[in-house]
Formats: sequence, structure tokens, C-alpha cells
Amino acid sequence: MDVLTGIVDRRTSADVVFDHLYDQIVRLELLPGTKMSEIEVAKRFGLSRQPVRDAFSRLSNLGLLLQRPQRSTIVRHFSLEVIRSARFVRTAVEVEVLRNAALSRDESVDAEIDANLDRQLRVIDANDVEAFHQADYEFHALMCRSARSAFAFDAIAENKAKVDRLCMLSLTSQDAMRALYDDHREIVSGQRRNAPDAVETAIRRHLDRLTPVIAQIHAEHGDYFED
Amino acid sequence: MDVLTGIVDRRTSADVVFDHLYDQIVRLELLPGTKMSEIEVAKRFGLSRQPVRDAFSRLSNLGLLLQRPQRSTIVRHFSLEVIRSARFVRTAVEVEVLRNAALSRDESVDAEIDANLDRQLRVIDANDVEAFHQADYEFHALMCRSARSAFAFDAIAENKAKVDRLCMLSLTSQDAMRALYDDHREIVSGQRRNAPDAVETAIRRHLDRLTPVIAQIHAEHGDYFED
DNA sequence: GCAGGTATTCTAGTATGCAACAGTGCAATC
DNA sequence: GATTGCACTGTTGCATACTAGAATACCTGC
Repeated sequence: MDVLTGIVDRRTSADVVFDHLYDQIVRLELLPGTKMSEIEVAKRFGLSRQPVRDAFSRLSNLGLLLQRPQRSTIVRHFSLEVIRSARFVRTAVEVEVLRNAALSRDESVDAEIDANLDRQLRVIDANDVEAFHQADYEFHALMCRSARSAFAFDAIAENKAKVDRLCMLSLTSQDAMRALYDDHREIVSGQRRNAPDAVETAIRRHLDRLTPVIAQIHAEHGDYFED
Repeated sequence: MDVLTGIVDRRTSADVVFDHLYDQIVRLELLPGTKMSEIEVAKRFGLSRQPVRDAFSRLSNLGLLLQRPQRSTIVRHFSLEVIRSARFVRTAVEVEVLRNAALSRDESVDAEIDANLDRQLRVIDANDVEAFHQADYEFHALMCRSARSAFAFDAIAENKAKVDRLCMLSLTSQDAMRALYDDHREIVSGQRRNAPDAVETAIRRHLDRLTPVIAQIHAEHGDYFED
């Protein structure tokens, strides 16, 4: 969001509420369908309704809350449609980025990428899922930088927000993490061999790995979905 | 935005203000850098500051306004960086859409596409720039539907908002419109020949036509830019 | 005449109160 | 016993008032 609002702002109460709720929603501490009253949240933070209203409005813009006039506001359900759309865009952008990166990359990022891959390996051995997610996130950011398209990562991150909650439900096994890691390696390898086609195949397969996970979550937690 | 908020809501005062200001900003009736006082706008609409605040907040989220705490809010300047990013995403999504469309398309949309192309030709002859922009917009929406990826157009439209104002400054000549029309024809032709590579080349050239236009606008209206 | 500080006047952030509307439960009637 | 009407409660939308910070203009001292 800072990308849009520009200048780093003094932190306002509304910001605090926003960050807190965002975190709770994405971590699924607030489940889809949960009723959110402005008054109740205001009380909880010791504030008036106004800053809470502000925060609610922002969360609605991100698609995390559903505000219905004169009716209660609820934590938005997952939507297969929205997820599909977000993944489509993400795939499109990643493919474009990596194609660029395979044709001409910024070699000064190579060392960071190697270090990141090493770190992935370490946290997989330690079976630290949280850390792996973090490293994965950074990997894709690094690839954007490598493609001299750092800005593209904003778009990826934006779409990530719409899918992130869902990922909290996918208990990542060590094998699954290993598969993702192998994809990463293959992508980097293809990039360094200047093999755009190989990279594209790899990234598509990489992002497709989420498909069965989503189907499984939909089957297990149908009540979290609106469709 | 309806995609995010879901249900069709009763129109609120904040909605009215939002729509009105959005329109004014995109049409460049409000120029980048214009100071926007909540109080002043509220007076103009005969409302209190609250709904105006709401509208401002939404416009900030879209990157059209810049709210600075305790300082005046202004119409956001163009940013080459933001434009670059938006165009990158747009290109990525369009390429992905059209590649799909070239591989397997929904033929039931063909007739609408043909009708749209005819309309483009007519409005070019009439030199109706506004109508051409509209037809162009619809063309790309139709191509998304043809690719069975109607949802992808949301992403395109979203990014369009960031660039749309700028297009108001590009006085489109009949020749320029004709060139765009020819691109459209070539894209459709490639699609119907199942020639994804030809389509990709065409769409990239198509979207690249904006590059010199932007450079020219930047040169002529440097004061509208923040960089 | 110039520089620095202060006071004024903007701005936005927040608090509170009122109005309008949706949902719910109870009661009265059929 | 079922159904309909009504009042009540809870919700958001909007208005107003107050606070605090930032910019500016002015005034004073040099």
C-alpha cells in the first residue's frame, strides 16, 4: 500500500487497527463469515468508531471484508472465482518476469539468489514451514529484481494478499517443500542457461502445484467458501 | 470494484462523491497537483466531511489521490514508475489471455468480435475518438471472454485506471486509430488461425504503441509528473 | 532591510450523537 | 397452531464538534 500512498506517514490509529485486523484475517484467527461490528472493534482498541470505519473500508478494498450497508460487516469468504483470477494474473506476471530474466538478467543479484536457495534448503531440513514460506516469498522477489523488474513484484504481492489466507490451511509437508525447492532450482538453472522455454515450463508447473491444494481445502472447508 | 464488494449496494453519498471525483480526475478536469480540501468538496456536494473522507480514501487506494497526514490532499501526479508497472502487468495478462484464446477459443463470441471490429471502422471514419476508445475497451474485454477468461479483464481494467488519465492527453489521429484497428484485426486473424506466436507478436506491438506517446506527454507536460 | 520566532489559520484525525434501515422476536389474530 | 404485523435492537451512514499538527504570514528584534 505504501507504493500507492507514497510518503511514509505518521502512524495513525486507523493504521494500527488496519494492520492488526489484516494480520488476524490472513492468519485465519478471524475466520471467513465472522461478524465484525465497528462498535465492538472500537471498544477492543479503546477508540471511537471512526478510525475503525477507516480500517474496515481499506480491508474491503482489499477484498478481505464485506461491508453491506445497514447490515453487519463480515470477514469475506474465500471465492474460487477470485482465487482463480488472482492466480491467473500471478502466473501471467511471473511468466513475463522470468522470460525477461532468462533473456537478460541482472547478474549482481545472483549471489543473493544462491544464498536464498541455501536458506530454503536449511529451513526444509529444520521443517520450519513458516520460514520456508518467507524464503519462498523472497525468492520470487529476487527473481523480479534479477529481471530488472522489481516493480512487478508489487503486482505479485498484491494478488498474494487475496490468496494468502488460504495458504495458511495447506499444511506443507517436507516433501511438498522439497518439490517447490526443486522448482526454484530448475528456474534458476534455466535462467542461467538462457533457456526461456525451460523456465516457463518450470514456473507454470511450480504455480500449478497449488491447484490440488486448493481443491482439497475446498473439499475440507467448504464452509469457508462462498461458491 | 463490484467484484470486491460483491452484492449490489444501495448507492450511498460517498459513492456519489467517489464517482464524480473519479470521473473528474480521469478526464483531467482536475489536474495532477490540484489541492483537494475535504471541507471544500463537502460544501460543493452539500454534505459533511465524512462521506467525502470515505471517497478520498478510496481514491487514494486507487492511486489517484495523495493523502498526507495533517497536510492537504492533492490529485496525484503521474509517475513513470507506476505507469511502467501498470503497463508491464497489462502486457503480461493480455499475452497470457491471447495465448489461451489462440489455443482454444469460445467461438460463440466470434460474432460479437466481428461486430465490434466493424464498429471500430465506422467510428474511425467518423473520427470519433471517444467512441473509438470505448470500442477499443470493449474489444479487449471481448477477447478475454473469447479466451474463456472473462475474469482477467478485471485485472486489465484495474491497471487501466492508473493509465487512463494519461491517455486523455494523447490526441489520437485517424492514422493512429487505424494502426490500432489493424493490430486488432491481426490479433483476431492470428487467433482464428490458431497461431499463438503471431498473436503474441501482434499484441506486444499493439501495447508498445503507447511508449512514444507517453514519452511525448512526459516531454510536453513534465509538470504533471512526479518523476 | 533581514532573520528568527510566534501566532494564526489552514489541514486532517478522532470522538460523539443522531437518523435510517435491516433483522428478530414477540404478540395478536385468524 | 400458523401467520402476519409491530416494536425493538443492532447495524451502518452521515453530521457536527473538538484536537492536534503543519504551513504560513506577520511581527519583533537586530
